[in-house]
Amino acid sequence: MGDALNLTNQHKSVGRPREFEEDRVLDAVMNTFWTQGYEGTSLKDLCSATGLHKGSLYQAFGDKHQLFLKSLKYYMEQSFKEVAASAYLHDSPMANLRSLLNEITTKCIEGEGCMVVNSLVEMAPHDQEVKQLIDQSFAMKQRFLTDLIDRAQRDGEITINQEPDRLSAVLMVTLAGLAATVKGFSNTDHVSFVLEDVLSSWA
Amino acid sequence: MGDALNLTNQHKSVGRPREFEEDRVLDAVMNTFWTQGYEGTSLKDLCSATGLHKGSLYQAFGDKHQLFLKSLKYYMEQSFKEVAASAYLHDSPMANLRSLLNEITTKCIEGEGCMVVNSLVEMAPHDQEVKQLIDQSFAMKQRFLTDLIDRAQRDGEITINQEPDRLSAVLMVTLAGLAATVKGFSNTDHVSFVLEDVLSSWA
DNA sequence: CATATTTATTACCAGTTGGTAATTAATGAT
DNA sequence: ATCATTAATTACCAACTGGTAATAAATATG
Repeated sequence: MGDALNLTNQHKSVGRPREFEEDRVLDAVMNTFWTQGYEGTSLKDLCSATGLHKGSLYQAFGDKHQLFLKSLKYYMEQSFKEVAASAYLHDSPMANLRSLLNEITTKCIEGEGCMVVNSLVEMAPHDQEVKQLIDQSFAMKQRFLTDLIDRAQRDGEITINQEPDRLSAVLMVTLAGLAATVKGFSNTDHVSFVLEDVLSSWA
Repeated sequence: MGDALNLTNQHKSVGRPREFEEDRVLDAVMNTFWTQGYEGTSLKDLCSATGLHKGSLYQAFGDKHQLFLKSLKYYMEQSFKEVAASAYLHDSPMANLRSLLNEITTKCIEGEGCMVVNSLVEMAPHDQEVKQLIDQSFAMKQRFLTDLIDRAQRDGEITINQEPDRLSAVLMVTLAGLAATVKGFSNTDHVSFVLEDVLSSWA
């Protein structure tokens, strides 16, 4: 205690050092929960996905539920980072909105869905902690969209006469629908245009 | 064998008669899977929901997976019946479309989601039978919407220049999104207007 | 080297899981 | 009354569940 120098936890602490990188494990856990759901994933699944024994998982991350919460947080951070950048590529807010939605759509189709939407459907109704986490994520993303829409309206690129936060709500719902729908189609040509169409209907 | 008269299976067959109505059991099973998901529901849950012993469930409906498929089919039939009627109340196709979407939205909020969307998210990626069932349901519902949209366009109530089946795809995705989103909100005022807004943006 | 500390591994646990077999009860047919 | 048939009930099963405790290995400190 008292070693204020070591801010990067590069195993300067006493005791046997960790043999795994926390983020790599969290990534494997995330992918397992993402594709199989919470109830559909057993500790054995998580062990074979991470290469760790369950004892190690418990010591490092807590029980199954805590581990899930951490992997969900991890997903929300990562996916937001991956996607937010495409909202700053152009000068026009509308172009930024368009490329953002395109990026999300692409990622959603490639990744065969969205872990937040999965968790929302499976867990939110009976898991307060998950619900709260998702609520935060939704609120933040919607503010992000509302802001873009508001600016696009001021610039006259969106002419429809509707409040920005109502329009962003439409986008949020449509995005959730995309994440769900994608899971049922082999051919995704039937849904890839949906966000573009919604946007262009705001002319 | 050979008693072609008994078409209503009112236990005219030999052997001990059933003590339960198949539809009442299927209804209880449906509600349990609906609220808890497939993996989240155990046979014990189904037994306490139906009042039957698992032996009886197996004999009458097959194993857990078959039972799920039957309850999902039951849900799709029932929910479609409940809702389709509101598409024939008015003369104008647009008014019919509007009241249909309103009805679906209301039912979706009241029922806290949609079993088809739940199953789509949880099971479709790794369960071919469920996927196929949902595919059928989606195709049928979309044809239903496409038809209404097509007529509303011919009547000039929808002026947006877009193919009917593309517009109906937008509605389908938005409806799926509604079913998912509803599960995360205590106050549903934030989403209840979404379908109306999409529709009214088609002028 | 000895010790304290942390991690990794193994062994273990009670409860639950989906599924089956055996038994008992209720009916129609002969 | 007996029998075949179907259903309800009970008992049973191996496999797996999430979770814990005991032990062994690896490091820093002294």
